Amino acid sequence: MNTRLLVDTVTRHIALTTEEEKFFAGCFLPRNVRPNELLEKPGEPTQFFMFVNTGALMTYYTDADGHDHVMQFAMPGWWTGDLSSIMKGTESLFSTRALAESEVLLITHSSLDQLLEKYPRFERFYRILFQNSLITQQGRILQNLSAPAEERYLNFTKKYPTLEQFVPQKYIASYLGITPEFLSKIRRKLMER
Amino acid sequence: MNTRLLVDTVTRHIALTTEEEKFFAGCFLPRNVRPNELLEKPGEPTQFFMFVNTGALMTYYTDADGHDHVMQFAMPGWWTGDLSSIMKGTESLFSTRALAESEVLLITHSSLDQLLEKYPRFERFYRILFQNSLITQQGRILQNLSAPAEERYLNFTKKYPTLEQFVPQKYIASYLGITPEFLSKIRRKLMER
DNA sequence: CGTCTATTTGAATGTACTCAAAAGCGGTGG
DNA sequence: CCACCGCTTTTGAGTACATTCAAATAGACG
Repeated sequence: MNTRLLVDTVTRHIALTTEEEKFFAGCFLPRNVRPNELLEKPGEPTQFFMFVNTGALMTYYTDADGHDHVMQFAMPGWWTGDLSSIMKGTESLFSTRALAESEVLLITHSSLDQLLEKYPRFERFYRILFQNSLITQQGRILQNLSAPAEERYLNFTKKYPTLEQFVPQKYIASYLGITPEFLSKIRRKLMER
Repeated sequence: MNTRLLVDTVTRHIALTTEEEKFFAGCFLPRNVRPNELLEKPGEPTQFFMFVNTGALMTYYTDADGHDHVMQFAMPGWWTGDLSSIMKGTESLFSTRALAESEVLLITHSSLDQLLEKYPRFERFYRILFQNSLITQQGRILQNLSAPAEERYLNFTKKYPTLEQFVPQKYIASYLGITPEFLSKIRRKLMER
C-alpha cells in the first residue's frame, strides 16, 4: 500500500532521513476494509492506532442500552483509534467501522514504542498530533456546552463539508449528541428558510 | 517558588540530568494569585501554559450572552491554559481564574519552543501529557453524549472528590453543561434518597 | 422488483432551562 | 461581635428544546 500520505503528514511537521522514513513506514500494517467492516471491537485485546489512507472511518462507543455514540470520524490523513486502550493495553471501549471502502495503516502499541525508542524525533510528531487533537476536542466540548443542536449542526457542516457525503445522517446526529429524528427536524426547518 | 512538584511531574515520565532540570525550571515564571484573580483574559496577547503548584484554577469560555462555560479545573500538579492560543499565538478565547490562593508556574510559547529545541527529550514529556489529556477529554465528550445530567454529576464527584471543596456549585454545573438551578435540583433529589 | 435500512413525520412525553423570588452564607466594617 | 451587603444556592411555576414511540416514506442494494 502507498505510504505517501502517511509520510507527508509526518514530514509536514518534522524532517526525516530516508532511513527514518523507511523504518517508520515499516512499522505499519496495511489493511483494506469494505464498507461497514469493523476494524476494532469493544473488548478485543489487540489494539491499533489507525491512519486513514483512503476512504472514511468512524470510531464510536456503544452504551449499555445499545445506543452508539460517535467519538470521531476519520478521513484520509487523519488518525483514529481508542487511544486509552492502545496506550494502556486495556480492552477497547470503542468500535471502529469503515464508512466506505478504505485503505488503512495500522500500528500496534509495541511498534509505536519501538519507533519512539529508536527514533525519538517522532516524539515531536506525536506531540504535535495530540496537541492539535486536543485543540479540536476542546472546541467540540465547548460547543456541546454552549450551543444548541441547530448551531452545532451548522458548525459541523461548515467545518467538515466533505463528511456529509460519506456519513449517514444518523451518525452525524450521534456525533452531535442528538437523535436522528431531531436532526431530521432541524434540517427541515433549515430547508424551509 | 518551589519547583519540586513541577520537576516531579516530569521525572515521573522522563529521566532528567541536573542540567536539564535546571534549565527546565528556569523556563517558568512563578506567580502568586489571590482568589478570583484572573491569570488570562480573552483577547489578551500574552499567553502562558500554566502549571498549578498550590491552590486551584479554572479555565472557562464566556459566550456572546455573557454566560461562562468551564473548560477545565486545575489542581496542584495539573496544567491549564488555552492551548490553541498558546501554540498558534492567536488571541485567547478563554479566561483563567484562581479559585483559591494559588502558586502558579507560567511558561510562554517562546520559552517552550526554546526548551523543546534545546532539549528535545521534553517532546516526550509533552507528548505523554497531551496524550493523557486527550484520553481524559474523550471520556468527557463520551459522557456529554451518552449520560444524563444526574449521572454526569455523580461521575464528576466520584472522579474529582477534592474539587467540590474548592469549586462553587455554579461552576461545577457549568462544567457539566447544565444550569446551577438544575444542579441544585439534582442534588436535592439525590439527598432525599 | 423486493427487502432492508435510513429518513421523515407527528403526537405525546421528559429533561433541562428561564425567570423570579426567597433563603443561606461569607466577608467586611461599624 | 454583630449587622449588613453581595453573591450563591434553593425553590417553584411556566416554558422550550429534545426524546420516545409509532408509522409512513424514501433510498440503497442484491
